[in-house]
Amino acid sequence: MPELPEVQSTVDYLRERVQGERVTAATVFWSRTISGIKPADFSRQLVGCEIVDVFRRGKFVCIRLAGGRSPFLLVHLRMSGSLDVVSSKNAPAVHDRITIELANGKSVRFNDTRKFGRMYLVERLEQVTGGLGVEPLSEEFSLAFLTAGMRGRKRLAKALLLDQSFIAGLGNIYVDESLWKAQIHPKARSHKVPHAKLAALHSAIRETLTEAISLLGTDFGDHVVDGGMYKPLVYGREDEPCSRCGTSIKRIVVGQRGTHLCPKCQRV
DNA sequence: CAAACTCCCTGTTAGC
DNA sequence: TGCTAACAGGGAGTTT
Repeated sequence: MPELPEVQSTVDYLRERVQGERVTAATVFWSRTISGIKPADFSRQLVGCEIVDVFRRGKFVCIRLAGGRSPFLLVHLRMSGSLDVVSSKNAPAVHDRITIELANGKSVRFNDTRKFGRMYLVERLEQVTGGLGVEPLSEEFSLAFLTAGMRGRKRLAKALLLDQSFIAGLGNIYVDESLWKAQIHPKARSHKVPHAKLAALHSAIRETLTEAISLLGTDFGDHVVDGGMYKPLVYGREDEPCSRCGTSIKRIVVGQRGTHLCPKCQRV
């Protein structure tokens, strides 16, 4: 499940390979992957554009284009999406949904087994990312911001941290990891978390994301970012010992999401 | 306002 | 062994 660190890895991978290249063709194999535009229009608008830059906003891969009507191509990988740059001579892979051919003989392939991923071609970035909250690694994400956000609402801690309009980029894995580090129960009420734990949470979020980015993300589940070496401490470790106290990690459901925690370290 | 549910999808896995 | 049903999960939309 690509979250902020995995998306960042994808962005870095992509930028290195496509920046400055020109689009020569674009093919849509699964039309529902592109939002609000028909395959023919999608192709027509992309062909001839130059890829100026690739960056990240929340969990979106943002590709800035020049020379066309819509200067932003945004990609959300959702559950199983991945972007690869391969030789245009390569036949499309089984779950390739979109292919964008470049003038240098390479192609960007959007592969997405479960078809939840989406691409958007828009004039303004905000048309897609307008509702996103703060970047957790930015200056704006201060302890004061986190405190105000948590205290200002009465939500389950985990549900609020997953809310992209609050903090952009956190997903199931890194929320479980961060809550474990800060010793906060996922079902704790956001407005009742003591200040000391909010401070711990703030640090935990930044440290976990920073570490995961340096390791190119997590290699877990059905998403495989090449070389992703971050090893979760609680996520996906049901029945394994908590690395802090040895108690068996438990799996519960919070907000319809599988949730991993240490029942001893994280009390409601 | 918060939270549960539904839907979109398919590979994997539990159950028979 | 072989089949089927349940399950997972991000986000948008709907209902409670």
